Amino acid sequence: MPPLDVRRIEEEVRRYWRERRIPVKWRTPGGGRLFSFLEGPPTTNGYPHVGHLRGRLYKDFVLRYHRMLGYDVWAQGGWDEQGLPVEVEVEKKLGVRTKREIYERFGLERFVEECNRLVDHYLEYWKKYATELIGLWLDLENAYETRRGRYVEYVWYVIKRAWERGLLYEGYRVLPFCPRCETALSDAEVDMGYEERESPSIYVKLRVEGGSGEHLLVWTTTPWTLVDNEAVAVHPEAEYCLADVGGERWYVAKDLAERVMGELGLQSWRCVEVRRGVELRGLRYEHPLAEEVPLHAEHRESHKVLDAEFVSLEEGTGLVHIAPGHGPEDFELGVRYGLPVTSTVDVDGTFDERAGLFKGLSVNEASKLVVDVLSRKGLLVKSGKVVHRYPHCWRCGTPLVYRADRQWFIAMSLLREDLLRALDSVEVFPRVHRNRFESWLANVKDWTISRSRIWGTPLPIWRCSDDSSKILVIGSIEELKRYASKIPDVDEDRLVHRPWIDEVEIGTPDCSRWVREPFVVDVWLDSGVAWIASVDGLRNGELFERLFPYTFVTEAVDQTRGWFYSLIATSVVDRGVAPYRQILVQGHVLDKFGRKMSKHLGNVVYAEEAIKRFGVDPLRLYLLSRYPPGDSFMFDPEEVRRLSTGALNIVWNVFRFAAMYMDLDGFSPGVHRLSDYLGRLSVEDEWILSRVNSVMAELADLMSRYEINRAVQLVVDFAVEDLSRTYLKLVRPRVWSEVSDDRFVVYSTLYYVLKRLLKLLAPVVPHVAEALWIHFVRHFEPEEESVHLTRFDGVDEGMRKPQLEESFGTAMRVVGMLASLRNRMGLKTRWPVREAVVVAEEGVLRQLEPLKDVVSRLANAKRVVLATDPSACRSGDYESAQEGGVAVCLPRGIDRDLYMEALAREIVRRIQVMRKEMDLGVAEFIEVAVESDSEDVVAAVRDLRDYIAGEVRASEVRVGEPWEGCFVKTWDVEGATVRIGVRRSQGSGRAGP
RNA sequence: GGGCCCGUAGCUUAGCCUGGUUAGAGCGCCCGGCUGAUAACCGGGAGGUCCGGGGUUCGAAUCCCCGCGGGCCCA
Repeated sequence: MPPLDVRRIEEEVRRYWRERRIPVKWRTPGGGRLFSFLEGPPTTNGYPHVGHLRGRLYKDFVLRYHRMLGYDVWAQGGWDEQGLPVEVEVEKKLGVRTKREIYERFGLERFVEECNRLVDHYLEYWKKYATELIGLWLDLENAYETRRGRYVEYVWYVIKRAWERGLLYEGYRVLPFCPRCETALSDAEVDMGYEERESPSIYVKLRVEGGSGEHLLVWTTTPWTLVDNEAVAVHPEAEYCLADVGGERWYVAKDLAERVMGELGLQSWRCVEVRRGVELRGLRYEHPLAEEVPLHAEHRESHKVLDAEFVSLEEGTGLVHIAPGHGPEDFELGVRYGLPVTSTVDVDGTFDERAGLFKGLSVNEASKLVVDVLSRKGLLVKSGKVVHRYPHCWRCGTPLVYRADRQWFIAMSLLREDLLRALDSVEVFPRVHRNRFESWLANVKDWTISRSRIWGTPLPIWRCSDDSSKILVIGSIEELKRYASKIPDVDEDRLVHRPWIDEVEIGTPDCSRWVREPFVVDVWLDSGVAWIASVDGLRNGELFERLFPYTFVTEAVDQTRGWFYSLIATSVVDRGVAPYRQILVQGHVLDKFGRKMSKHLGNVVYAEEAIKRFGVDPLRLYLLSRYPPGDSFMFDPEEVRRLSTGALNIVWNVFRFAAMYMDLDGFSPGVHRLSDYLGRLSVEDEWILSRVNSVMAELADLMSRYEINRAVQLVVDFAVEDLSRTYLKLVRPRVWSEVSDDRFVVYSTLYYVLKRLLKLLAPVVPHVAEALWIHFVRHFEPEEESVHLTRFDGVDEGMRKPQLEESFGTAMRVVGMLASLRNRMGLKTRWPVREAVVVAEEGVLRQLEPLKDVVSRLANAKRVVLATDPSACRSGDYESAQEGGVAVCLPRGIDRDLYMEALAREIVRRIQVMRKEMDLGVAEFIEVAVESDSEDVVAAVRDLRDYIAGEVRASEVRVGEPWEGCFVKTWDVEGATVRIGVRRSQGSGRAGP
C-alpha cells in the first residue's frame, strides 16, 4: 500500500464507484425498513460554499449511516429553481432595473428563457461541487425540480385545497414591499432581512386647530409616511404634558418629556398642565402637508387624535403619527376608526399623482423633501439621524417599504391548533429548537402567497371579467385543459409559466371570460409542497404512501420559518398532519472569527475552493466532527488540516502496517480464524475486541440523538487512541517475533477490528474508507465489492468486557504517570528500569494485576510491583510521583546489566535509522559492524549481539571496522564515539506466501 | 417590551440536565522522548477568581435569584 494521498485516492475511488455503479446499487432497495429522506432543495442561484457543504454532509452521513444499519434509503435529489433570486440575477445580466423594462425591452418569453438558462448553469455547478464530488449519493437523475409542470401542479393542488377548505382569501393589507423587486414579501422573508440602517429621525409639531397655539409633537423615522398621515394616536392611560416652550405649547408624554426636550436642546420649558391620553381624544390638528397634498382637504374629518394601546412610551414622544397605508398597526387602527387607508406609494416605491408635490419621487427623495417643506413651514422641530434595525429585502438588500395593497392569503392563523397538533408527532433535534418552532406556529399569521413577479408558479386563481365576485381556482394541468377554449401550443413546463399561462383562454357556462389574477406564488410554497410534488404523489400513490411522512429532513436554523414551516403548513392544509417525523436543525457556518460569511466581507469559503484545497474527506471529517450540528460553526481553514489530515494519516497507516505484515506472513482471514484463536488471546487483544464493540454500541446511542459530531469523534478517537497509539504499540513486538505463531493471533484480532472500523468510518470518510476496503479487505476477500454496500456488524456482546476496559484505562493512567516521572528524572523510555512500583488501594491493584505485563512493556520496566503500603518505595533509592490516590516509583540507580541493555538499545535505534536511510524493506536482512572508543559500548555490542541482531534483523553483528564500501555513520552515544557500518546481507527474508 | 440560548486556559471547547475525585481536551507556547505503518508520532510542563454578586447545601462550573456582557428570535 502506498502512503496516503487523499486527492489521488478520491479520484481513484470515484472512478471505481462510477464503473461499478456503486451509488445505484447503494440506493437499490434490499427489502429492509425504509428510511425516507426529503431533500430540502437548494436554490439554484449562487455558488455553494462550505456552509452548504456542512448541511449536505449531515444529509449524506445520516443516509449512509442508516443504509449501513440495514435500512433502504430514499434519497431523491431536488432543486428549488424559481423565484426572485433568479430574476434579480437575470435582471443584472440583462441590465434592466424595473419590471416595465423587462416587458418593454425583452418580453416575458425571453426573460423566462434567461431564467431557465441561469438555473441550468447553477444546476450543473451544484451537481458537481455540492453533490457528486463530496460523495453525496442523492439520486440526481430523478431529482425533483420546482420549475417542471408536474411539480407546479402540486402548488396549484394545495392552493385549490385551501380554497375548498375556505382558507384562501384576498385582502387589502399593509405588507412589506421590496421597491426594487416590486413585490410583497412574507413574514418569513422579512425575518431573514433585518439589518442595521441609518434613518432620518425627525420631530414634527402638528398645529392643533383653533389657533390656541397648542401642538402635537410627533416623532418618526420615515418622514415620507407623513404624506399619507391620517391621524395621531396616544396611549389612553398615559399622562401627557402640555409643555410651555417659549410661548408655544406642545403635547408630549409626561414620562418622555424630559428626554425629548433634552434631545431637542430645550432647557427652559415647563409642564403647565397634565392630561390623560383619553382626554386628548378627538383633538383636531391641521395636516402638516395639507397644502402640498391636495387629497388631505377631503380627509379633514380624520385628522384628529385617537387612542391606541400599542402606542409606545419607551421611545418617541408618546404621540404617534398614523399612516394607515404604511403600517400594519396603523392599518388596523384605521379600519377600527374608519380612517381612509391612503397609500399614494406605488409598488416600485414612488409616489403617484395623488401625492401632489411628491408625485414621482421615491420614498427616500420624498423624505428629504418632506423635511424641507416642514422646515420651511416652521413645523420641523428637529431633524437628525438614528441607527436602528430595519427590515431589508433578503435577496437584494433594499430597505423595505410598508404599503397597503391587494394580495391573496391562506388563512394559516385558523390552523394554529392543527399545526401544533401536527408538530406533536415530530421529533426536533436539538431539542431547544422545538420551542422556537412551536412559538412560531402558535403565533403564525396568514400567509401572503401572492407575488407580483414573473419567474414563478402562476397563481392559479381566475376571476370572472363580468362579475368580479366569481372566482375559479384550478388545481391541475388536466383541469386547466378541461376549461380552456384556447391553449398555447407549448410543452407542459412552459404552459405552467408566464407568459404562456396567460395566453390560455377560459370560458365556462357561468362566465364567458375568466382572467387570471396577475400574480405568481411565493416560492416558499414551491419548496413547501415537495413532500408530495417530489414524487408526483397523486399519480404514484403507492410510493407516496410508503414515503409519507418522511423519516428525516435537515436544514439550517433559518428554515424553521422557511422550509420546515412551509412543509408542515401545506401538509396541514391538505391533510392535517406533519410531513416529517424528525427534523435536524443545523447552525450556520461562520468565518473563523465568528462573523457571518458574506461577499461583502470577502470571507466566503466556496465549496470548489475548499474541495480543491483540502480534499473531500478531510473536509468531511472536519465539518462533521468539529461542532455539534445545531451550533454555529466557525470555519477555520487551518483547523481542517490539523484535525483531519493527521487523523486520516494515522488511520491509513494502521492499515498499511497491518497489510504489510499480514501479507508478509501469508495471513488469510478464511484460514486463520479469530474463533480458533480465542483461547490464545493476550489481554490487549481482548481489550481491543471489547473496545470496538463498545464503540459500536456508543455510536448507536449518540446517533439516536443525532449527536453527529460526537459520533464521529468517537470513531476517530478509537482509531487513533485505542487502535494506533495503544494496541499497535503493544503488539508490535509480537508481530516481529518469529518464534511462535502468536502473530496470527494479532492478525486475526486486527482483521476483525479493522473490518469493523472501516464500516464505522465509511459514513464519515467514504473515499478513504472505500480505498482501504479495496486495498485491504478486498485483498483478502475479493467478493466484498464495496464497504458502502455492507451492513454494520451487530454489537458482539460476548466480546465486551467493561471491567477490562476500565482496568485498561487505569493501566494507561499509570503508564502516563511513569512516563511523566521518567521525564522528571531525565530517564529516557529507551532505558530499561529494574522495576516500577505502583502503590494504590486494593481495588485499583486488583484492576492492574492482570495488566502488569502491559504496564511493564509500555513503561520499559523489567517488572511491575504492586503494593498497598506506601513505604514500598519511600526509601532514598526511589523517585516517586502521585496522582489521585495512586503513586508510582522508579529506582534511581541503574545496574550494569541494565546499562549494557540501554547502550544496546541506543545502538539498535541508530541502526534502525540507518536502515531507513538505506531504504531497506522491512523483511531484508543486514550485516552490521560497530566500532567504538568506549569499552562499555564494545562490551554491550559483544554481550548483547543476539539481542541487537534480532531487533535490527541482522544476520551478523560484529565488533570492528566497517566493511569497505558499506553505509557508515559516526554517532555520539552517551558521550562515546561510535562508528556503525551497515550493508545488505545475503540472508533471505521472512518466508512469504 | 417579551421569549430563548450562551459566557470555562491566549484561541476553540468538554463537563452543567442528574451538585461530590485535584475542572478534561485540542491548537498555540516551552521541555523532553520515540521512530522495522507514520514527511509522522508520543510524553511532560506552564497557563483557569469556571463573567460578577448573592442564595440553597456539609459541598456549586453544575441548582435558584440579581446584575454585566454576547448571540438568536418575537413584538
